[in-house]
Amino acid sequence: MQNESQLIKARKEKLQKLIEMGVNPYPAKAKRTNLIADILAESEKFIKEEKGVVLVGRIRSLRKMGKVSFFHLEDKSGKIQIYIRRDDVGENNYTIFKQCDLGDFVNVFGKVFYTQTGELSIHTEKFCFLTKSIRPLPVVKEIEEEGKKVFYDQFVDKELRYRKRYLDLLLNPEVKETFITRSKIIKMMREFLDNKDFIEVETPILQPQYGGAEAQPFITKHNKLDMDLYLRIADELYLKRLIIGGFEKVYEVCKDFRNEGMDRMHNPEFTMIELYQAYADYNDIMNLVEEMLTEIAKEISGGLQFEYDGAQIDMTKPWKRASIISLIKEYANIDIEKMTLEEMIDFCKQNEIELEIKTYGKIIDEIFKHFVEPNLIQPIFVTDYPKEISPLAKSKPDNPDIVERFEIFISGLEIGNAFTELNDPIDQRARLENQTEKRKLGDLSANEVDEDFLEAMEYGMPPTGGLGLGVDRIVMLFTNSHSIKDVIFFPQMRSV
RNA sequence: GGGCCAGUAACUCAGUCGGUAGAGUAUCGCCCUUUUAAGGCGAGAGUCGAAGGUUCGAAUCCUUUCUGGCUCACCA
Repeated sequence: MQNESQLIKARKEKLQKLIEMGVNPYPAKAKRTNLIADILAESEKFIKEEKGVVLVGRIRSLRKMGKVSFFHLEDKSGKIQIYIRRDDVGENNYTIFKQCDLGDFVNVFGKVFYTQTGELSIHTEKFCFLTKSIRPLPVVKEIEEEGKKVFYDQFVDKELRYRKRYLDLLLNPEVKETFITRSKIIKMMREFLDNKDFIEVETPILQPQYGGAEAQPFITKHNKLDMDLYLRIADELYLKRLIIGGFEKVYEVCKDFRNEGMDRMHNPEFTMIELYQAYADYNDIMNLVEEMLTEIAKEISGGLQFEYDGAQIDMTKPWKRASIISLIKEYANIDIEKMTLEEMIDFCKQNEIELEIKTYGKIIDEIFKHFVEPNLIQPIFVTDYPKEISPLAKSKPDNPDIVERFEIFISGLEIGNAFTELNDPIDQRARLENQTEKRKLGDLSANEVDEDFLEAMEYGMPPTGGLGLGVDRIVMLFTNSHSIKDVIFFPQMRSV
């Protein structure tokens, strides 16, 4: 792009001029005595003591005049105005300063004072380059009007924001806040679980056989071993091996990979927290996750009420708990338990619900998605799913077709999935073999039988409750983000 | 995969009925010693996402295509 090189050329010329003047534009060392926030917080003290301060940061606005200039310096803690006068720093140094552009990193030595217009500033005594930038940042101007920040020419192109996240972070301050919140949430989850004597573990991302969820995997290859490996779609089967191995409470913060569609709720790689607790069932897990998420809400949102996507969410305990069948009764006005398969298929036809697979479990799932899911705004545990769509969960004692499983929905987002884990090796083998049958019939999301996992279970797995939480979606909820792309630094994009 | 919308200067955007492209900011030059979307004067900067077509002539009309957004469906 010729025009771009025109802008870059101008900066490279300045760089050259600095070198000719004997200035190192990329020195190895920087000095700093204070964070900018320190000065903003205790400005009066700094002014009174007339103590020199040394600041580092990046030039974020620049007003050059003939013999005096102003710019704003930004470090991680904040922004402050810098005042620099030719007669204070000398002709030569002022010429050096004039080679500055927006985006350069500089070292400023000076004293704190107020300008005539009343803005706290640094009166520069000495000035050094730390990094000369040769590519111009997009121009965004910012002013404060009645206490509110108003932006001009804001950097809004979503594609550029996702592809060049470093620019998005620099130019849209709320983006940084979102990711700081993300970090806090994950930290709190770890602390919460650590305090309950869970231990954090790591299990393979590269797996010879994938499982633990219904999804298509990414396939890769180990050259020396000459074998195909899969990027994990879930951690479940390995974490259960650890329970078999004697750990009683384990969790993993895990990147999982699913080779399927992308939309505002799905990114090919995403973050889950999976946890397993021996001698617990799905009721215990419900209590655990309810406590964890309400604690996070208190900390992050400052209370149990907050807004998401235009709706007021109230996380006050206890959350509603209702079986999928009772919810269908409530919202679709039908009693699944008293209907035959034929009647259910008819019902779907009447309501224009398309069925690809006409089995009991699948139909219940479809009716639920159509009638119930859109109504689930407030936090709710949807419980007791059909066995057919839950091959790793234990059946209810009173109904072999229903399993002890729940999903958490908040504001229509499915943010968690949990069950009382199936620990009967004979039943587990039958269910996994049934999956293989489905796969042979063309269901690419169904898994192959993991013989090693079954063998492990044959040695004995204690009764266990397990949970998978969609971390990205939880972050979306607490940061009022509409798309998963807004809570992942570098979301997957097509190559250009 | 379907529907709708968008893509024009580094950024944000105009561009009428088809007549070979504009503004603000940014950049460059000059002036400017407390400015703050600094200001004044002047200058340069574009493969109009890409390809093909219609036309004397296309940013504009048609077709195809790429990228992104929103949304519906599906998977999770």
